[in-house]
Amino acid sequence: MFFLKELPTEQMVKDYVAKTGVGSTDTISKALLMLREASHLIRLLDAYFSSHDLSQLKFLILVVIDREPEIDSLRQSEINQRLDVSKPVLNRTINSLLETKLLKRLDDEEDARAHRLALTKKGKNTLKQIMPGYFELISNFMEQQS
Amino acid sequence: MFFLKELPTEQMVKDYVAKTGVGSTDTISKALLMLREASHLIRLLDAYFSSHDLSQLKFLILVVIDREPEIDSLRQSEINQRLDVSKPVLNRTINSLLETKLLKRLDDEEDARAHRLALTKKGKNTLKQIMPGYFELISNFMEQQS
DNA sequence: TCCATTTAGTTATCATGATAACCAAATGGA
DNA sequence: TCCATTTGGTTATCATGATAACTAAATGGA
Repeated sequence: MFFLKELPTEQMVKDYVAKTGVGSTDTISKALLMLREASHLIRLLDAYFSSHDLSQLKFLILVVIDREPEIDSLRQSEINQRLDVSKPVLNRTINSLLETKLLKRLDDEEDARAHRLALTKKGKNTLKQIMPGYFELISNFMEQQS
Repeated sequence: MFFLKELPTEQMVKDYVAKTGVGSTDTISKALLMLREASHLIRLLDAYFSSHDLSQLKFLILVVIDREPEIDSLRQSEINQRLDVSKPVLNRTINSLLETKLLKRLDDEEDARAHRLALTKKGKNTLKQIMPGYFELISNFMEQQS
């Protein structure tokens, strides 16, 4: 998350770059702009997910299971290969999705330590219901920029 | 923070857009790319700050006080006008900066409820020491993209 | 002037990210 | 086959974001 409400002016960046002797003003300004734009979008997305009792991470867990081409379930470790988040956080978040019945847990035939995680009907419905608003939010946001 | 390790392929976005009837494939893909690029940069920045016993927010608090043109101190509420973060988080983080002696607290002559927050010598030194690496990190990152 | 409202800061509590350290099952080389 | 290592998952603890609700001082209109 990036927090500066007012980005440093071109002049300030130029001064800092001159003072430290590092980088180019253009590159730095572009990066700061990008950070702020992304933070803004992330805030909007978080608010959107939260209004549906979800979070960014919960949404993505549902998505990666849903988008799997051949099978309809994944192990925790397989989800972890697809999402850049720590094991304990993933574990906790999956438990929360199990509690709210968006996911269900199946035994893993091949490994007694593991379970397979699949979307419930409720999970599929939730995803279907949320997706349009998600795309719409992103589209609207990108339009307003530029 | 954005977590997808592999972005959805162009085709997948196209399918989702077609299924939901919302947005344009290009715009969505561009937004997802931007989110991932920003998340990556934020991770690098967090790691950098953390290696100097700081955080993104702590750094920015020091910066907004330091970049003030006429005065060398700000109230908590004035910092809050410049940074997009909640009051309690700002309060907690300022306390941490006071404990580590990067900030000092002065009385506010005009308002008995408020205090003025100024950089200590240690705070100024830390900032001066960190700034070059900060710009360098951003420059390097932006070069690697593109 | 006096009291209702606003403002500055703080506390309590929760959500969601991380790392370290652990158990138990699976694996694989001597 | 047996034990060391790897792998899947979990627990404990911490960092850092949020909101709600509070105190005390400042402010401003009747």
